[in-house]
Amino acid sequence: MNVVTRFAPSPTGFLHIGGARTALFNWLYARHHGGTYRLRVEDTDKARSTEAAIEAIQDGLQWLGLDGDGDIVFQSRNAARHAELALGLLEEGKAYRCYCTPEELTQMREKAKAEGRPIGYDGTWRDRDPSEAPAGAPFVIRLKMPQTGETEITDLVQGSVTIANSQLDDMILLRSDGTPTYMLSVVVDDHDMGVTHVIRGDDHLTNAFRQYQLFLAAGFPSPQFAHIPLIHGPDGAKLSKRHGALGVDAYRDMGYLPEALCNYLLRLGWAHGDEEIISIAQAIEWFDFGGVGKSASRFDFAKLENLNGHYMRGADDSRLTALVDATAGPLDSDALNRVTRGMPGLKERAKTVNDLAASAAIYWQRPEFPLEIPKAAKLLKGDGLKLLADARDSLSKHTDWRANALETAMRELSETLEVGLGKIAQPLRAGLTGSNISPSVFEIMAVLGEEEVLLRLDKAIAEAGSETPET
RNA sequence: GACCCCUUCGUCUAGAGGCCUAGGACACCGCCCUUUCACGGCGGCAACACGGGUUCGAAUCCCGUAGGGGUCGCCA
Repeated sequence: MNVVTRFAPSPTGFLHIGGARTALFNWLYARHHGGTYRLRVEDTDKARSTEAAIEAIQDGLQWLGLDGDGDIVFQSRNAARHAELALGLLEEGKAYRCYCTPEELTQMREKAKAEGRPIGYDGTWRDRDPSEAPAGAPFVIRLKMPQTGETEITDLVQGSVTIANSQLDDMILLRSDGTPTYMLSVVVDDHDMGVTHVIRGDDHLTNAFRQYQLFLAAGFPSPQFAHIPLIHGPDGAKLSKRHGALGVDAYRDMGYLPEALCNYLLRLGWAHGDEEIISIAQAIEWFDFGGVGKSASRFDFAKLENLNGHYMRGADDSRLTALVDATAGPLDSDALNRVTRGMPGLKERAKTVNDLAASAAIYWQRPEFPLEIPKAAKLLKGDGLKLLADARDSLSKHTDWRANALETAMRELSETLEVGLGKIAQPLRAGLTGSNISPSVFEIMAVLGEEEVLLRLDKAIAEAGSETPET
């Protein structure tokens, strides 16, 4: 069977993290089976759909690398076809006109709730003659749901799920203005697009029963369903803006790499034995619904960050330099050059692109004295400052500015002065970078070059030394 | 409230009746490596929600309880 999946967001906002995971699973399943994955924009609610949202969703998917096959389907463009099907059902007696007003419906719900009955349409107009309706009154078209028996869905994730048909009310297919509802549009489009697997959040599970009945009524074969558990916030409650229900663009802005986010999202709710680091190629090979759990999972930034650090370390230096440039730049070619050369030492220590950009600043920004970081400032007092001056003298006579040679020279100096290497390296770090934390000082010196190093050290000795030492 | 679903370390999870003295990863805590910080290595802490069954044997099967989640629109 040729597998066809689809990701069907409604364009009412950004692509949030749960949507991204749904898209990922759809994409992976299709790729795994050599099938087709398509993007369908569910824009039947014209009032809430926006162009900006459509763009944001596409941008997010593109950033994640979840490319769709074929053109994007805009659901609103198929409205005529949807309506036609509903009318056909009406013709066949599988659907009927309902003249209830919104007010009557509200009353009906309240009454049902008060009596502890299922809250839903009670079928008032199901068997009533349309001639009883007030002349010219607006009506909706409802589907005649089976009233007895039960509906069973064999869900690829949830297993067999059954509901009594008495729980299913006669849902609206066509609104009183003649436009199709979501339930109708989804079913018709899934059929028309040849969708074989409907993969979505399990908040749609109860919809699946209704949609299944509509597939039956329309004479369409039902696709397979796979309802994946939702993502919760760190506190176990539904993901909200406070937690991580941010657009994927927000994750990009926080400095996460798309491959790290994909890997994280994949592992959140899905497992393949003990595998943690999973490339896209491996994910395509391994993905199946057997590995998807049934319970909701909490979003954990700490793990995402760890994974991101892993992918940062393995990322291409020039790619990371470009990201630094985009984040903290624009940088001149000199700075870009230094950042690229210093990247191996830089990326080893960064968890996010933003971390990276901040730490890379040592290559285009000279420290300002007095230093703001207390620990760093302390390194440039008393003995530290004296040793820094010694190091500066030694360095000024040094000729080989490769990292290894510089390290050897400083080790020799430390032996001569009978102090530990750290006693010299730490003040150097502070004088050169303004911080007590950085990549190897020898690497930094090699990248900066003699002229810049001596300049920074002179500045440090002059300016840090002029401070009034505190006790 | 009704219906449906879920429940293994703090978190993500492995586990399909004996392989479980419950494994891995993140986080946390030690130690090692080390010029700092990371990385890496080694070690530690830490879980089968509870109660009944079934079985020679249950984290795994069944029932119940509790807790959590989802859905109940002329939204999608």
